[in-house]
Amino acid sequence: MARNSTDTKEKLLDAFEILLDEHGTSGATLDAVAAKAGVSKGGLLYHFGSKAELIKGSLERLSRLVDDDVESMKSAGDRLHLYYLETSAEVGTPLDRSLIAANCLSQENADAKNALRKTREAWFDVLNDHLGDPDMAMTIQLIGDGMYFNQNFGLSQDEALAHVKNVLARLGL
Amino acid sequence: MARNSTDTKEKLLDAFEILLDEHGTSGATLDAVAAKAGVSKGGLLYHFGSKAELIKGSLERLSRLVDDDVESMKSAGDRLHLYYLETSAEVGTPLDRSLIAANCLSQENADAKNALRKTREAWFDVLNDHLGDPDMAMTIQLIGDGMYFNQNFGLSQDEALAHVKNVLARLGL
DNA sequence: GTCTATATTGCGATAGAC
DNA sequence: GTCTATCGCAATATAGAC
Repeated sequence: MARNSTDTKEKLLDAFEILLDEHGTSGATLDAVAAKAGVSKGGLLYHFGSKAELIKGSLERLSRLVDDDVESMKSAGDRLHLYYLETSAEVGTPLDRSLIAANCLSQENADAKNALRKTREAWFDVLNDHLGDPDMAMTIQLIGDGMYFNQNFGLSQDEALAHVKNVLARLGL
Repeated sequence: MARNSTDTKEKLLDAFEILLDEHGTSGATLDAVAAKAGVSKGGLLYHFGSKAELIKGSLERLSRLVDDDVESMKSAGDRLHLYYLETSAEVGTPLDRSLIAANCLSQENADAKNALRKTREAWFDVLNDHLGDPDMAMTIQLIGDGMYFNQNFGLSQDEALAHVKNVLARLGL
């Protein structure tokens, strides 16, 4: 049993995002989310009064995770662009899970589309500040998008990352 | 009024894919597909006996469009990799529409996931045969995936393509 | 704060007329 | 080959007990 409201809300958001990732929008019903979080549907609706609020809660948490990630990138120093690509290939982190969930939602939700657009802009700015080269910043971001996109249908990105690093080496990166 | 069964089936697949692209899986109901194609729900279900068959029909058509596209790529000669990236940035073609639809479906449909995986394998093989360089083939494919991914939330890919071409020029491509 | 029960709507699918 | 009418079910949301 959750000790306070915040814990239960986090558990509900976790369940919502996992169900989105694994079964898509149609699998993330209020019944399924409540069951996965270990509460009843009435319990869920006490914390998030409607499905729209659940979506809003997920996108707000994504925004916080992205802010944290941007700070982590800045801490990577010279390896910033490599850190970006390595984390693009990562699976199963809270940020990754939230991003996949937002991508699912973006199919039919304008707020989710906007959240993803803003996320990309934040990452591009950091990459571009670091590299001082919009051509390379855009190219690296697209490669990261590509690796992220491919997770969707279960392709391992370790091999992809190795290929990309060979190409970056030819470019002096 | 359609002159034959084939025309009506194509119109239904068009309507299905347009609704998937514009409103996601939850927007592509049988009622909505039938209405957009200008027939009744009963009329739709005469041609496709269930939603599963409608999905199957869409994925089969995608497979044919991909086969055609692979032939077009091979006809592009030395520019094959550039042709690939330029068409990755394209919006509104029958192939593009079918791909976006399959991506929507892949969220909750294993067949759609497999169709997209097979599509990527076919494109990688063509790129790799042409370039004779798995590192570059994979990198270019990821960039194409990235541009495709970004269409989803309404970003123009013309600028992205220009940046990428500048980087490819540094690599002698 | 969490529960059960229920109202309401909308979807996929069937039946049968034309 | 296309239609209308309808059944059964699942999903969101509400009401009210504990």
